Amino acid sequence: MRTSWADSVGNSASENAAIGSSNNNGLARPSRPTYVPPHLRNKPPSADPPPTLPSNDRVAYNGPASGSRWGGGSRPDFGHQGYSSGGAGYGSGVRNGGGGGGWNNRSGGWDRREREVNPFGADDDDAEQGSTEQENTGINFDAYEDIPVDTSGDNVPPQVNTFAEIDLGEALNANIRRCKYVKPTPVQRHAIPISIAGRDLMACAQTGSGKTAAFCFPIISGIMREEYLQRPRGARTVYPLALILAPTRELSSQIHDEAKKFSYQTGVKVVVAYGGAPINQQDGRATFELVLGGQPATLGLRELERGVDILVATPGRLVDLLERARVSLQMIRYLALDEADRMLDMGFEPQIRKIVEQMDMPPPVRFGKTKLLLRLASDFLSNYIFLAVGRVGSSTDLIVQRVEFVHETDKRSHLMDLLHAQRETETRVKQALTLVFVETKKGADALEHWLYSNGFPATTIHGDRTQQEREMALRSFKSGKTPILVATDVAARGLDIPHVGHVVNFDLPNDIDDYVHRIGRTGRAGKTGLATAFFNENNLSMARPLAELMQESNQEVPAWLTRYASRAPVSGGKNRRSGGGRFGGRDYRRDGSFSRGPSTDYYGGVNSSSGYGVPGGYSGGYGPAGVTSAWD
DNA sequence: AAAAAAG
Repeated sequence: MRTSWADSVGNSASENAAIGSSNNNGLARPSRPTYVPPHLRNKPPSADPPPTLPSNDRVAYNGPASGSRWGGGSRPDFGHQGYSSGGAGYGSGVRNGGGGGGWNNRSGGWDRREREVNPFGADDDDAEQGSTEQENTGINFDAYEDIPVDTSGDNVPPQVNTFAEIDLGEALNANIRRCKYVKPTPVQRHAIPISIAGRDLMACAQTGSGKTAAFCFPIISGIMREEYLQRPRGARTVYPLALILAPTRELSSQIHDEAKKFSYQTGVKVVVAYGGAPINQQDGRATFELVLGGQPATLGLRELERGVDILVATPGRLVDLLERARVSLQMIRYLALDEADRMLDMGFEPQIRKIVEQMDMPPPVRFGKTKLLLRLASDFLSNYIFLAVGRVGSSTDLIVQRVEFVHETDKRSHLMDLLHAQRETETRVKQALTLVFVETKKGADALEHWLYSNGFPATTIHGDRTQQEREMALRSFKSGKTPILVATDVAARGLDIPHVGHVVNFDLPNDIDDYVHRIGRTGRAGKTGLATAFFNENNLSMARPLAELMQESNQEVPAWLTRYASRAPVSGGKNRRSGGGRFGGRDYRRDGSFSRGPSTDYYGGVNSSSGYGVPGGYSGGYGPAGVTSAWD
């Protein structure tokens, strides 16, 4: 179900405010950030140690008090008058410790900025405006316009309708122009001001809805404001300020690439860390990348040692780095969990817990047996705002879904028929990409081999392949060299592959969530797509949820599927989607069915008269309240 | 049962 687009973005700023006092009461941390007054900023630290700011030093991000480094000189359409907090005047561009003193880990400052590889390549128009129109992006913005958005929580900051309304900083604004983002998508309109206000947020939105930018912009902007933060500099330990976790290596890589674009020439350094090769051999870039060229796919320790502001990682590798004390999370102020519910599904919870425990965040609220995502939210987020964004194209039906009854033994020939038909209709030079999902890694290899030997250029991606093979396969698919990709669920979530015209569920998943994610690989960025599913007697448990889903999205449901669905027992469990269908999830606090922990304050608003800021309540047409959640 | 993620 759509709930699994869930992402949690925890902006730790507000929480740090909460624990500030307790730190003052004796819980001395060796690595408190230190305020550097403007007149001392270019001095080496040893010469004149800056005074330590008291407990509220980390609240700086919270609102106007942080001052604006971008007061003037902005371009008229993106500029913002700023808060003009006169005296503060953190001079933009002032960097400390250009390599020598090590005030923070962003060594190099302006120097490095100039050396930075331009991720926008030849297309870069140097962020000049006017020359860019939205048709260049290939994004069908109209498809975004009527997406319903639902927010709940205390004092939800109002949405913004333009990037110009938000004071993100000139360097970031320039990158937004380079990306040709004309106006914020719905999730961005809501999530950015929430995050900028220092509030915790749980957002459920489809990948491809601009979600990555939604959590990256506030992080980058916030870090740019906090350059005066001193980070300890151990010989080998780095202290990132933001952490973004993702469930698969490819997704981390994709997020890293995007974050890199957004932070170009901001002085904010983004590094990605994931498994697939021994990190000691990764000297700045993986060996295969040296062979193939291109951007470094994964970091080496040396690269990491040069400092990092935003660390993008898969949980396994990060735990490894933590155990080796190469990374410390004591300075983390922003945490984003991409595909949060998926990571929990996949059994990452112990690792995530271990990771989060190392951060300077408030102690977790203890819960008994509660819903997984609620537990996550309660432990990691504080008085958060819940944001649910409807599917892109939820009303325009950008994905045409078909189900066909295909016996197990007929699947291959049936797939062949589909591919042949596709070949004939596509007279274009470049064939639309076809993504074929299977259940097992073995099955993926077998099908790929069979396709290949039958004249269809195919490749495969799954967890038994080396990271080198995985990335090669993805590149080959994206480039159209092998326009058929056979994949396991490793590719089901989050991956943004343009031009996927057809998703085939060769083997249906056992979970309707996974189905929704898989078909979401097509119909992206407002484009239309086709999704074909092979259904047979092995998929009986999926009949009902599939039929319901298709009905909700105005698809033609074959009569035979409806019959299977009506025969199937009403499942209350895993396959059951929570009601409504328009949104990616729901706010658990509304259920009122969980036992609250001792610290009721975390849920300020649950019982308070201020309510959730949505007059009329949740059931305002967006689905029945109190439905069982698939997150159970 | 299978998928993912540390080696």
